[in-house]
Amino acid sequence: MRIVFMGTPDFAAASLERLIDRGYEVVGVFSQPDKPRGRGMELSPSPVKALALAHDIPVFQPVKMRDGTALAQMQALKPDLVVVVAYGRILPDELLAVPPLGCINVHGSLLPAYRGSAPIQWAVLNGERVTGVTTMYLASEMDAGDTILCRETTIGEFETSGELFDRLKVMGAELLDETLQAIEAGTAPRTPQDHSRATYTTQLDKSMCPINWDRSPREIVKHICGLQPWPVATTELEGKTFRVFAAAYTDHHTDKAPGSLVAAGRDGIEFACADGDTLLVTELQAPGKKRMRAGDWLLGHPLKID
RNA sequence: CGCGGGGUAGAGCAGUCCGGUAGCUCGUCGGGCUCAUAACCCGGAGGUCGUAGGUUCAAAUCCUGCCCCCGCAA
Repeated sequence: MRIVFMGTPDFAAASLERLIDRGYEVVGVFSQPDKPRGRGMELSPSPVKALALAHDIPVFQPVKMRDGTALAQMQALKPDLVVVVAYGRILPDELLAVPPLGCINVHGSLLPAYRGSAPIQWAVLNGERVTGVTTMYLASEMDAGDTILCRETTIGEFETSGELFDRLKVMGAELLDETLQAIEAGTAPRTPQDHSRATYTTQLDKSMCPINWDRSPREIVKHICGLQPWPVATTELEGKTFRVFAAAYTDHHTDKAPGSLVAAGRDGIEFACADGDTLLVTELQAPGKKRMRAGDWLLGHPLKID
């Protein structure tokens, strides 16, 4: 079975790597064009491209999806099946129509929930206790195609999006393998989604970073965890914007207004939240500094508690 | 050459502008006090000030090259 793989970030590379390891016939890889990344803005290839090159698989990086170039490249590869994982582009219908066995996708949620571009982060942000990965056939509408297989997992109370990402990319790769085996065996289920239960996610951006201390401790913890590794929750301290990486629950109560400093010590910095509850910030990052335990930061920066 | 912040004791920082004895908090080691301690008191150890040169009577501090860390940008 000739397979063309389309993907870009680390999450997708995990699936591609599994296909290669399992000996699937990956005849070509599509990935987003190289972009300037990192300090120095050096042009660098995507994780998927780097992996493909390391295995001598032809790589295609069409800039536009609808000018015919991508279609011609895809047709020339004569794929039986196309696997799309976090490619980063909407594929036009004529491209979806190329492979006789269709185009399948690995998505980081239990569809029809969390359709869209940041399902994993939003599952954490919303405080979900269960999420998962789903394989499906691509349809014209985003993440709305018939599902094939899915697998659930519970989200840890303090699990960050990055940590969940790392787990789900492995689960996704395994589920993709199972899905492909089922397709080859002709036993793959095909279940239409209940579109009435669909929910949608938006991309994250820095405007959502500031912590809203009017919320409950758990909501704030989920905010902190959900925004890691990017764009990272923030809060103001001594007039500067600090990034907040970790916090712990307390059994303390306070009369102070949400956002007030309640205490600062070796274990961290305690803030007032909603309903008189407090939250202990245990790990933070000052501007220009590296991430550190809040107690360490306090050693060089005594805080006044009102 | 994309922009900016930073590298000083095990940890977190001050000192650098204006060159002149290496400083603070914590930890650590020893002693004391206490029913008790993440408490308090006394004492000690621990630093080629990222690195290589230069200027100077004298460099953490001024000048130049290089290395590393961080944020913006993605």
